[in-house]
Amino acid sequence: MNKYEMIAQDLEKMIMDGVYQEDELLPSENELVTRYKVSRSTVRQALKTLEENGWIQRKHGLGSIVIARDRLNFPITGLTSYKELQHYLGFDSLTEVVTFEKRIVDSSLAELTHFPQGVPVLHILRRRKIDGEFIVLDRDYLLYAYAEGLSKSQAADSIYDYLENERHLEIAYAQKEITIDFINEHDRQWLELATGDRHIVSVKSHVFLSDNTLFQYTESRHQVDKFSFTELARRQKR
Amino acid sequence: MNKYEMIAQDLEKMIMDGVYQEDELLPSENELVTRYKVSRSTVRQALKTLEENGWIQRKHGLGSIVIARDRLNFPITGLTSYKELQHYLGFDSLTEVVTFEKRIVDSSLAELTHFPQGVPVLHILRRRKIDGEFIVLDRDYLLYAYAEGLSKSQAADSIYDYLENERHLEIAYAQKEITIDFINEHDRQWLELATGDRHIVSVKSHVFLSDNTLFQYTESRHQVDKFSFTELARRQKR
DNA sequence: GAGTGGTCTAGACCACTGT
DNA sequence: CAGTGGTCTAGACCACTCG
Repeated sequence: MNKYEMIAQDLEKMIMDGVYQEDELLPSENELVTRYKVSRSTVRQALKTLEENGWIQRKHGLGSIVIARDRLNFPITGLTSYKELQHYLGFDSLTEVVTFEKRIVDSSLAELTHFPQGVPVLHILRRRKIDGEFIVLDRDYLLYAYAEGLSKSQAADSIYDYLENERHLEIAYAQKEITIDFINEHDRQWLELATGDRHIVSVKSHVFLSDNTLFQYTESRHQVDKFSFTELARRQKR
Repeated sequence: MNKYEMIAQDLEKMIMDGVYQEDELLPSENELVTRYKVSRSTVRQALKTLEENGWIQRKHGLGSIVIARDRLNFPITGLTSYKELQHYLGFDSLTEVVTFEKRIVDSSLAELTHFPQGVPVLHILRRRKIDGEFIVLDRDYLLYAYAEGLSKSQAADSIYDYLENERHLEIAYAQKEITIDFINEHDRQWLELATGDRHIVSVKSHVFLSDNTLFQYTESRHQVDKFSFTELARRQKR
C-alpha cells in the first residue's frame, strides 16, 4: 500500500473513532508532514482522497473540516454494488438467479446496450429479496470475453467479486440514468408489487473499464416505495 | 486564472472541437510539459481536472483516453442549478415565485431542514414551467443572514447567481436524496399533474458552504414522467 | 502577523502498457 | 524494450483566514 493511502486510511479511522469530530479541524498539513515523516505533497494527496470520499471539506487559510456523515444516508453513488450495499444496510437479503445464458447481440439489443451487433454477451436476470420481499429486478449484459468463467452461483453472490478479484478487471466508471417507467409484464412476473402502482424506478447503467471499453449494461428496477438514492454532490467550478 | 486551469480549459476545448476524438489518446504528460512549458505536476493537475469532469479516463502505462460524452445525457450531478440546466437543454422555461417570506425555524421545520430552532430563514416556493407545462415545484429554505438582500425577481431568475456573484459565497457540496413520494395537496395546487398518478419524484438537498455551514435546504418535486437523473459515477477504491 | 492551504518547480524512482 | 502514468521528495512563493 502507498504512503498516501496509509495516511488517508489512518485519518479516516480516527474520524470514525471520534478522535476528530464533526465540524472540527484535522491537524494542519505541516503538522501531518512531521507526524508521518513524509513530504507535503504526500499529505496533500491523502487529504485530497479524504475530500473526494466525503470525509472532509478543505478550506484555504483555515484547514480541513470534518464533514457530518449521516450514517443512514450511505451513498449509492460511486458504483457500489448490491452486495456491498447489503453489507452496509445489514439487512437480510437473498438473490435468485432467474436467467443465466449466453446471447449474441442483435440489432435491438445493440441499440439498448450500445454493444456492437454480433458480439457474445452473458445475459443474467436476478431478483433480490430484502427483508422477505422481492423488491429489485436486475438485468445484466456482460461482455462474454470477460465474464466467461463466471458461474451461476457466483452470480447469486457478487459479480464484481469475481471480475475484480479473480479476473483483475479494473472497473473505472459508469454512466447512470434514473427514470420512472411504467410497470411491465416482467416486473409483475418476478416482483411482489404493491397493488395500484403504475410505476417503477429504473436505474440504467453503462459500465466501462479503465481502458475505456464498455463491458456491462445493467438495468435495475426498484419498487417505488422502497427506492432511495443518496449522494454527496460537489459544486463544479466554472 | 491558474496555469493548470488554463491547460485544462485548452484541452477541454480541443476535445469539444474534435481535435482529440472519442477513444483517442491525449498527448503524453511529457509532451504536454514541453508544449505548455510547465512542470509535470501542473500538467497532471490539469489532467486530474479533466478526469474529474468526465472528459478523460487515465490509464497507467497507456495514457489519457477521451471518454465518449453523450451530448443528450448532461449530468445533473455536481449541484447544477435549475437555470444552468435550462441553458443546457435550450427549452423554453418560466419560473413563478409563489411564496417569498421570512420565517423563524420552529421545531418541525428544524427537524426537516436541520437548521437550528429559532434562526431566521428565507422561505421560497417556486413552480417551473417547461414547454408550456408546470412540471417542477421547488421549496427552498435559505439562512437569512446570507440570503438577505435577495429580491423576489432575482429568485425567479437564479438564486445562485446572486449568492455566488454578488455575495461571493462559496458553495461547496450538497447531500442529496431522491425518493418517490405520494402526491400531496400542494403538488395538486401548483402543478399540472397527469391524472391517475399517485406518485411524484422528490429530490431533497442539504447544501453546505466551504466553511461547512449548512445554509440551504431544498425540496424539488418533479412529475414522474418528466423526471430523469443522470450521472457519471466513478468506482471507489477499497 | 502568524499560520493555513493552493499553486508550481525540478527532479527521482517505480509500475504498468504496448510491441 | 522504450514510453507511459503513479508516487514521492524538498523546496519556493502566493492567497486566504483569523485574532
